[in-house]
Formats: sequence, C-alpha cells, structure tokens
Amino acid sequence: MGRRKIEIKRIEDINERKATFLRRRNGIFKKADALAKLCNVEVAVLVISPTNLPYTYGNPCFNDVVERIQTPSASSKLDSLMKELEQIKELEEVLRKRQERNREKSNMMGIVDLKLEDLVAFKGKLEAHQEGLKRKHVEMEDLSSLSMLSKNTKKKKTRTESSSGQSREMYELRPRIPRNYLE
Amino acid sequence: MGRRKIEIKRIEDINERKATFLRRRNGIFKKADALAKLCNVEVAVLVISPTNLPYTYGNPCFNDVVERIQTPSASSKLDSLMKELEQIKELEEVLRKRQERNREKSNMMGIVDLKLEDLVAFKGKLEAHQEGLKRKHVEMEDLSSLSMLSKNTKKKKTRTESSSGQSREMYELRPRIPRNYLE
DNA sequence: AACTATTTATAAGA
DNA sequence: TTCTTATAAATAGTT
Repeated sequence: MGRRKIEIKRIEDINERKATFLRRRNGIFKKADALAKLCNVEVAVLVISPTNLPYTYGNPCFNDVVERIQTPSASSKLDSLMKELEQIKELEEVLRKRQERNREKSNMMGIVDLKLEDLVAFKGKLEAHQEGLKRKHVEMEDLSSLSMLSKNTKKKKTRTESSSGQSREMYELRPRIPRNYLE
Repeated sequence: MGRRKIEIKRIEDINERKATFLRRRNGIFKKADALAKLCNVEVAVLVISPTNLPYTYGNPCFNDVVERIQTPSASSKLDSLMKELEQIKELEEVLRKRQERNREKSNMMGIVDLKLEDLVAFKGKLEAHQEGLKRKHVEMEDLSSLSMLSKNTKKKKTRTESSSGQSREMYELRPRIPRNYLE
C-alpha cells in the first residue's frame, strides 16, 4: 500500500522494520476499532513490540474479551467439582483408616468430623483468597493501561488541523484463557 | 475503502453488517499476519462474532502471545505464597486452641501434627489437580482451533487462478492474562 | 462469491 | 522524526 509493493516477509533493515512496525501497529488498532464499531462485536488485539513491550486494543477492553473465551464450560466446572469431591472422599478414607487404629480414643472426641469441617473451611478460604488475588491483579492492569491512537484524518487541510484537530481514542490493555469454534 | 465512504459507527442493516463483518474480520487477520511477519513480532487477535463465536489469529499462537503478558510478577507470586502461609498458620492456630481444650486426650495421639500434614497434602493435591485441569483445557483448545484465510492475491489473472491458486494459512485460537506498558 | 469504483493504508521520499 | 505523496491494498455497493 505504498510507493512500492513489498513481500510479506521479515524486513531486514532495522530502521525500516521499526518504522513499519509503528505504522502497521497503528493501522491494525484502527482496523480493530472500526470492526468493533461497525459490526458491534467484541475485538481484542495484542501486539508485542520488537523491544518486548505489549500493546493492546480491546472493545470493550482486552481482558474482558479474552475472558469471554476462557470461561470454563458447565461440564468442565462439574468435572472439576466431581474431582475435588473425589479427593475429599479419598482423604476422608485415609483419615477414617487412621481413626480405626485409634477407635476407642477418637470416638471420645469426634475427631474426624472436626477434620473434615476444617478441610472444607480451609479450601473455601484458599479459593476466596485466590479470587481476591485475581481481582487485585486486574485492577493493577487497569492502572498501567493506555495508549492513544489517532482515529480520523478527515481532509487534512493544514498541518495543525490534521495533527491536533482530530478526535482521539484510548486503546486499553488486558487478557486471559480461550476456546474456539468456526462459524 | 469502497464505492462510498462510510461512517465508523454501528451498521444498522443486519445483512450489511454481517457482510462487513466477514470482510473486515478477514481483513484484520491478514493485517495481523503481515505485521507479525514483516516486523518479526508476536501478534494475537480475537474477534467475537455477532453470533457469539470466537475467531482468533495468533503468531506464534493466540494463547502463547497472551500468556506473555499475563505471567505474574515475582513479587505477586511471593505475595500470594505469603498469604497462603498466613492462612495455614491461622488455621493451625484454631486447631491448636481446640487441642488445648482436649489436651490430655490429644497428647496421647499426636492429632495436631496429623491434621497439619493432611492439610498440606490436601492443598498440594488440589493444586496439582487444578494444574492438570488447566493443561487439559489448553489441549482441547488446540483440537478445536482453526480458520483459514487467503494470504496473497497476486495478479488475479483468471477467476480460477485467484480463487484456487493462492497460498493459504491457518489462524489458530487461544489466550490468558496480561499486563501493559507504553513504549 | 465476484466485481470495480473508491477509499484507506502505507512505502518511499522529503 | 514527522509530513507528503504515489501506489498498493482493502472494501462498500453492486451483481
């Protein structure tokens, strides 16, 4: 799309590659934004620069879109719960056997019930804690987000008009897990 | 870029919107691929269709790129471990108090040590299990991936040549968490 | 799906 | 670097 057609393969000249990276990174964010708005769909784009810095665009926001495809299905959630239950039962079994060996003493105190209660409480606390950590992480990402990109160039009559009079837009950052399909 | 200039806002006509979605979704994947190859950078794009189906492009693959920005920092890992340790100590405290009330009986059996051992083992099992689930999930995503997109259109001399003689490319799916910066 | 008239993106050049 | 411009590429409206 320029003075000359170029092959779609690695640009060897470092300066040329950097210039092209800048142009095309802005280009793809603009395309992503147009797609999201025109078609009223969710779009997320992540580009990792040659210097290893990540740039993202997201509508509504990068993380939200990515999370849309990484939500575990009902069946995998159930699968997970069933396995946890199996583990708890397995542990219960071990405890019960140990108790057998000390039946007369344990019976006096109801030790097994106490243990299971504690395990369940402990598990709950761990999970709540991990959820808390996730949320905290997302908030930190919000703070560090942001990258601006020019949107419309209109008629570009004068230098000042085209460089300062145009509307601008924010491109936020974020992500998570996915799944895939084909329409 | 067509017969007429259009405003970048939601297209109201459903058929027109679907047609535009198809054109521009392919367009952005092609742009993403060119950017990745020309500049030798990692790129991930996720588009969720109007019918709620996710489409992704990734170089090297969607999940890998997204994971690049969602790796927890060393400090947040430490933070997480410290909090888990606190929880374990807290629980230990509760158990110790209960034990006090039954000191003479418990002393005979070493119940507290047993409980803490079990808790740690339980926690380890849970974590290993959760890791296992994550891996399994990723594998399933690999299987369900895939979407084709034409790459070069060359000279399009004849209909058959331009529609069947061109090289094609795969666009895989996947993701995870992120962080952000600005160059 | 295919076809163009146009708009948009952008490779070089300034 | 940022801006300009010639040209390639994308695509809106049409068939």
